[in-house]
Amino acid sequence: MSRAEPDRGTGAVPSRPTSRDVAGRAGVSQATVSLVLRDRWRGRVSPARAEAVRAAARELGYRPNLAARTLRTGRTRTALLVVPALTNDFFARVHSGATAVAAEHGFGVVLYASPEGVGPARDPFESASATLDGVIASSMASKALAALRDGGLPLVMLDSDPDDPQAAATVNPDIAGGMRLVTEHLLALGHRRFGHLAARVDSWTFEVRARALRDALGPVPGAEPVRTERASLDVPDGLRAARRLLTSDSRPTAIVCDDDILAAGACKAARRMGLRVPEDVSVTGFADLALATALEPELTTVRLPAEQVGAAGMTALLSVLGGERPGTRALPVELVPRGSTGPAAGREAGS
Amino acid sequence: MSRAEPDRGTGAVPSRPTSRDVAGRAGVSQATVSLVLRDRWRGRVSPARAEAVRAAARELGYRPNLAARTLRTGRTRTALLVVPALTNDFFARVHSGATAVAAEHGFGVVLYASPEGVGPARDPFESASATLDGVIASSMASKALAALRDGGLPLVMLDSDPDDPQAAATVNPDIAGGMRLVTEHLLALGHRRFGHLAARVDSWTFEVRARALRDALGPVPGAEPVRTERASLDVPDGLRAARRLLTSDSRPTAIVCDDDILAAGACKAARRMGLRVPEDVSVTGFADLALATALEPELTTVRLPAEQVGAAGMTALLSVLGGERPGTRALPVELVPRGSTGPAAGREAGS
DNA sequence: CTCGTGAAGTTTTACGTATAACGAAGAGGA
DNA sequence: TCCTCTTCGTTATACGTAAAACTTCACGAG
Repeated sequence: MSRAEPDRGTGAVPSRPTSRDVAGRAGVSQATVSLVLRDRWRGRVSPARAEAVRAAARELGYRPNLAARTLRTGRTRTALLVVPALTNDFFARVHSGATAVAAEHGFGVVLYASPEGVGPARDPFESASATLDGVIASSMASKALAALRDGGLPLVMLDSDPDDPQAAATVNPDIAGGMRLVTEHLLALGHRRFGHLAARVDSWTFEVRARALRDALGPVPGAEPVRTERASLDVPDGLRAARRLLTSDSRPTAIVCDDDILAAGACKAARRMGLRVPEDVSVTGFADLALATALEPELTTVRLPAEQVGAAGMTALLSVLGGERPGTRALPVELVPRGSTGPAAGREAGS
Repeated sequence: MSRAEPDRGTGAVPSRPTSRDVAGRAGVSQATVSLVLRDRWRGRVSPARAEAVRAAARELGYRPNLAARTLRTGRTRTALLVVPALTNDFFARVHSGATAVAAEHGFGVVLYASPEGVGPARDPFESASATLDGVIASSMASKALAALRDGGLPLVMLDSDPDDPQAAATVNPDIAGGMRLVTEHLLALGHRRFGHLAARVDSWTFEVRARALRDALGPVPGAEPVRTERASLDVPDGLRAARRLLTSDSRPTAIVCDDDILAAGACKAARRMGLRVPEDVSVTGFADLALATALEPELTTVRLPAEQVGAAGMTALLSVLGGERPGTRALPVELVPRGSTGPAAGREAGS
């Protein structure tokens, strides 16, 4: 009956249709298909033909070959998102926000989570294993930043110094404002002796936190100088640093932490030392991670709009790619008062 | 002096060198460059020439154009990793493991985190905005699974039914064994009245947990039937379900949870009801998330080798792409005894 | 001396798209 | 009538790589 047929049509593999297949079905040339499907047809193709092309594409289930498009245009429609670690769910949410915006514009996101161990294990660009149009990077991914700066790609920085000359744009949640809200909240509760559990991470965002805390406390009568301890961003180290704060001669009545993770360590330290939170010591976090409501008591913290940070970062990158200069975008934050803060214990004893 | 020079060489833009540029510098043809740089030159190019090509590539900083390669070969060297949500840091670690293995083989990973809200917001393939060679999917990403099955791509399932005919391979941590370890640990502490805080997620892995718990308890003399409550995988719902368990007439002395997140909810519920953990009730988790050591007391749990799961998944996918049939890969788990479990309180009262 | 064989290359082509360059046909003005 | 615009297309080409098909040469067997 039927011999081996090497020709197309009856062929074996139902391989993906190309723009030429669509052209054949619609009775036009491949060039016309390209024009119509990318919406560049106004004034160049009659509406009837355009509709016929779209119909043919729909019927065949045509999807443009991204590799061919990229080869032709030199644009990949792909952005690299660089974060310190995904295990911090703040960055998981940043990724989510960035991905959503990207998808709306036909962009993809590849993720580089900088290995926390020693040294930059891999080159961010190499490991992306994709050609890139631009980069969005958190200032906390310090390990990878150097490599990104001379990458020659448009760079959007998240939560970073707005005056960074390398960044084509910056997206910043209002960190200073958040720290001010926390401090005022604690001051209103009567606290005057503060400990600052700071992140030992070389990033602009943590410098801002420290400065904002000092500034908010400066003009307050009766406020004692802040005592600071540093810890890397994990619970055990936060616990150790908090213990140092709590065993000092004049124990603070409130510990302001640079991150919810450190606050979790502080709560643990307090409880292990037989101190109750918030009766004996108040603790505040920063970021409003999932962790904040898993603890008992729940953490009073500052909610950073993670998804919005990611979304705004991607939006900024897209406009940079479009030739604009979006500058700095500030995002509002919010105080979330919960169970880990209460009236100052030392109030009666203090004065 | 110098007029506008449109020709290449003196040209303005220092665009990326191509294999042709390398060929020119090494004094060979482009085809030879391709052969040498992909290590297909043995017996086709003399060692001296091969070395010259490599030197030229190095000097020019040549990097192959992935789009062109993909267009030519039809392979993208890109895999899609589908997970339910990255905010669960188990999957962040899976991603990390998968990415590491992928990078070793020049592969990239794009991530699809299924939106937790109602309905599958985006098509996984569409939103990947990349052509794919294969898919690795967690069985917990139920929303996205249907779309993946008829995608016609090689599929590796994580923590899923080994007999699934659609999956070209499966990678399974020893869930049943882990549940057995937990149960034996609690039995050794004298517990006989168990509550099971189960995940309300339609996934094979949770069926296995339930079955393993029943099986481990079945032959034990004096063990009462397990009482089960279900909750979606978040702390508040875990808290509610745990409260139902704890307010029942014959309160369990141990609550076995399907996940650390639920265990966090259980601890919170216990504390709010004035019960101490572990003195009044023991609680166990599953997975060993970062959360497990953030709580006080720390969670006794089963450590799932998240990075290994991701790495093995990628390894399996690579061998599927290489034409093999890797079948099912089992990974060992480990009991991590910590502070949330202790001797049964009802021991004296019970018998 | 001829022929086959293997090594060491080169030439050529195709992948699917975007876009510059090029018609053709009709309208309207001089 | 001829010439110039528009409108609506088509044709042809380039992007950078991989790989099949081809060339050239040297060497050894018959």
